[in-house]
This record gives sequence, structure tokens and C-alpha cells, in this order.
Amino acid sequence: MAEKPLTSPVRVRFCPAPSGWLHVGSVRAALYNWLVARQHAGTFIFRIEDTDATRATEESMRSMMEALEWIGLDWDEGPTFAADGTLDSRGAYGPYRQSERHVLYQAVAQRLEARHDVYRDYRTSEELDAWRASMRTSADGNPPVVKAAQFAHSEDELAAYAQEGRTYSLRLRTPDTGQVIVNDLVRGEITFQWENIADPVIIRSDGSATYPLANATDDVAQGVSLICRGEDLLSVTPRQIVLYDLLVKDGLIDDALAAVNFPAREADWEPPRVFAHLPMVVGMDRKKLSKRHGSVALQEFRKHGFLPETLRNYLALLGWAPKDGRERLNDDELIAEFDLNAVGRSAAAFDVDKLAAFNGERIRGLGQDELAERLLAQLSGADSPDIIPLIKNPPSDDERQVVRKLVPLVQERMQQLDEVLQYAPPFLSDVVTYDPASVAKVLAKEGTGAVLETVTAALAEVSWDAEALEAALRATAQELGMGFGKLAQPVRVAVTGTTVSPPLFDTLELLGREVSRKRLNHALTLAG
RNA sequence: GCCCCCGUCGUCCAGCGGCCUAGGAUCCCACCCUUUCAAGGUGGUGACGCCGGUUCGAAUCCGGUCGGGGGUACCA
Repeated sequence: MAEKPLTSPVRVRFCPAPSGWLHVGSVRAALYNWLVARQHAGTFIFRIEDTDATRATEESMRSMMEALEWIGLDWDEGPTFAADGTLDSRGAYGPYRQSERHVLYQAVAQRLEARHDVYRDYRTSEELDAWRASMRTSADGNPPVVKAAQFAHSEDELAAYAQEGRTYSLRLRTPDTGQVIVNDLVRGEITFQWENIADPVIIRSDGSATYPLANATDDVAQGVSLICRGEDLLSVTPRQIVLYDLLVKDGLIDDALAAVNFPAREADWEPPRVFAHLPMVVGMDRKKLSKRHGSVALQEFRKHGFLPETLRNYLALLGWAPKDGRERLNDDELIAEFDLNAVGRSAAAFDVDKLAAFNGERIRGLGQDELAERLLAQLSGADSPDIIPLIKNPPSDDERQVVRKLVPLVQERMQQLDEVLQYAPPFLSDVVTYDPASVAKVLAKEGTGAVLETVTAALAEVSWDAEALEAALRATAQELGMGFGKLAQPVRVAVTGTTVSPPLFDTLELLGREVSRKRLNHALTLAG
């Protein structure tokens, strides 16, 4: 495909509808927009599309803001949190919540109607449903495409309706014939025939604006120059293109903006001409990504201990790869090399295993102090409101000490930070919980008691560091004439409660002489 | 039904008419290392949906077919 030059200045946007949680598919779209903005020293706008009052919630909006903040996609314009937690915003072309732009949409709609670009539709939803149903079953096989010409009301009818105060919606008048070509960076040129495209409702019968109007109006009013979004919006693009032209024609949008005292557009802004429709993100079963596939909400990934930088890397690769095929990329590399033209066209399955593998690598690459901080956030519940915290939030000095010392022991055996929840308990609490299966498998074995007693005695006088402990334990195993593994497992279960732990000598050292001795003694009561 | 999009290992990508007995990553398997679990190392299994056509030559171009997805809302 030929390179399509991006118009300057680059202004891109991410504009979710605030209902539910932020989905990883949406996050990828946000990431791509962010990458494009950063690559061209452009502007990344975060806009809230809450035109549907029945679905949009402020709670969802806040959670989306938090999620975007967490994953590190900083926005140049959009809603923000003030220091006291209330909502604020930054950017010169707001407001950035569509629910606060109602008057603009009204002003635009009035002007469109005055110009006969839109028309009134007095039919109710029920009537339309019935009409569509009849069209679908009719013999001529014509699809139910709403067009102005099909049901033009006579002047008399219109007068009568107005008289009885009947409500109406406003529909955009789209062409009846001819075609539109959508210029798409990932798909090339896509041709639609106007006869197949219905006239969308732009103002509901209750007076509120719908997505087609609000979205197009804001894109033009805020100078968006490139639209990168999910493929589910591809079929809606033709009508959006008409709307852009209508809004810009004779300065309609500028007039409307001025009339409601909204920030004026910049002189060099042009309506968006370039699109990039991203393939869907699906589950491993190729079905639409949903809760059935495990985590889909970004917050879930935080809770389970995925690093934001891993998500950025992995998500960028879901549908795109740099020329040389490298897969481990940092932000600078992503920004430098990302290219919408090179984005794939087929749906991408979200593979948590691969994400986890990437995450493990990044955890191993973290500095120890850095990892300690992240583990503290995991353990204290700072990363998740719904886990049982193992330490205080904020952590006490003692807890910080323990966790810092734990880091080298767990760093290379984690793929997700939340795995620390399994490793840490024996080090954080005086009492160990003995895993019944481990007790049955190892401790209860015939002769284990004797082994444990010998070990306890052998350890009584050694200097308490990993090196000396190793020497002592290996010597003990030799004395007893048993393989080291046979000796190590009972000791491991005795001091940690399970068969899986960090290396034994380091574990003992960190636990300390007293705690270890106590646990060894207690284990004697469980041993065979 | 109609409109639009898509189709290379299980999965994510590479491949842009000969460099492809199709490459990398992840997963899986085996072996090595090893005090458990990991990590690390080595090796391996595994794909061009199908049918035609163009061409000396096709994963790559064209047509068809089958399959998948999105849309078809006074949701976005």
C-alpha cells in the first residue's frame, strides 16, 4: 500500500463510551493512537462519549481514566482528576465529556436542519421495527435501508404532526446513489454504495444527540486529523465522512461553536480524511473477547501482577511487528518504529500465555529496588481492592525489609507479580500454614521425624548464613547416607509449609535461626 | 437476507512471483542443569482452508468456493 502522508498537525483521539470496564481491545486502540501521537509530536486526546445516558456511568468513566493512567498512556487533552479526587480537565478545546457538549450538538443540528441537510422522522421505534420486519420478508428482497425519499411526509402531514405535538428524530440525509471511498491505512480503499447506507438518526426524539453527530462534531471541533479505532466502526465511516463535509461547509461548525461560546477551531485544521480500522481482538477460541476468556478488563491485569510496560509491548505486537521482527520492545522503540501502514488485517487472538512469558522476562529485568516496590504494592493490596492484603498499606519498615530481602529469592521464578502471594506468607507471618498435600506427601513419610531431628541438631551451632547452612545440610545428608533431595524436601516443608519455595539455604537464612528452629520442632509433631 | 472486512504452525507475527525442503516468538514435548518450583541451555513436533487460472515458476497475482468476523439501532 502506498504511504499515506499524515496531515499536520497530528491530533488523534481515544473516545470510549463509559460503560463497564476498559477492555484490552480498546486499550490497544488507545495505545496505537498514543504511539502515533508521540511519534509525530502530536496530540493525544481522551474524550468521553457518554451520549447514551442509559448506559454511561461516572464510575465507569473514572475507572477508565485510572486504567489509562496505570498503563501509562498519558493524554494531552481530556478529563483529569484534581488533587482532591474531583473531576477536572486539561486541553484548550473542551469540554471533553460529550454530556457537557449538549448545547453544541443542538446548535449544529439546528444549522443542519435550516440547511435541509437533515430531516424530521416522525415514525416511532416500533413503527420502524415493523417496517424493517416487513421489508425483510417482502418478495422484492430489498433490504430495509432508511432513506429520506422512502417516506417523505407531505406538508399537510408535517403540519398536523406539529399541531399534535408529536415528537420526531432528526436524520441525516445521505446520498441515494453513487459511492464513497474510505481511505484506510490498514485496509486500503474500501468502496461503499450509498444505496446500501441508511440515514442515521443524529438527534433522538428526546432531543439528545447520538453517536454519529456527537462523534463527528467533536472530531471536527477538536481538530482530529486521523481516526484510528476498531473495525466495528468501519461500516459507519461513510456517513461520518458526509457529516464532516457538511460541518465544515460554509463554516457551519465555527458558527455553532461561536454561538455556544465553545473554543474556536484553529485555522489550519481540516476534517479527518485518513482512517485506520483495527482488526478485532478475539479470544483464543476466535470468539469475541469476553469474560469467558478470563481477564478482559485492564484492571484485572494489574491485579494479577502484569507490568504496564509488558502490556504496552504485547498489545503493540497484537497486529503489528517491527520490520526486523524483534518482539521485546521498549516505549522508545515502539514510538520510533510503530507504523499503522504495517498493521495486519485479520483478527488477533489475545494469548495470555505469551503475555505472561513476556511479563516474566520483564520482571527478571527489573532492578531489585524497583521490583521490591512493585511487590509491596501487590502484597499490600494497592494494586487490587479485592485481595486480602498480606502486609499493611503503606507497608511498615519491617515489612519493607523482609520484602526487599525476598526479592532475589523470587525474582526469577515469577511470571506475574501476584505469584508473590504464594511465596511470601512464610516470611511475613510467625505462623506457617502447612499445606495438607505437602504434609502427606513429604512429612508423613516413614522416618522423616528422625531426619528432622538430626537436621535440627546439626543446625544448632552453625553460623546462620546460606553458605554455612548448605555445608551443614549436605554433610548431614552424607552422614545419613541419603540423597540430598531426600533431606531437603522435609526441611523445606517444615519451614515453609509447602513443597514449593525459593532455594532452601536462602530461605533458611532469611527466616532466621529462631523461626527455623521453631518450625522444625513443630514439624516433628506432623512427621512420620 | 443484504453490505463490508478477513483467511500462513494451537496462538501472535515474518514472507510482497524464484533466496521457502516457509523463518521468529509463544505454547507443547524431550534432554541437559538442578535441593523443590522456576530460570537457563540444547533439540523436536507443528501452518500456506479448498478448487481452478495466470506463469518456466505461486504462500505470494486473478477468479470461484468454503469458513470466520463486523455492521444492518432513536448503542457506541
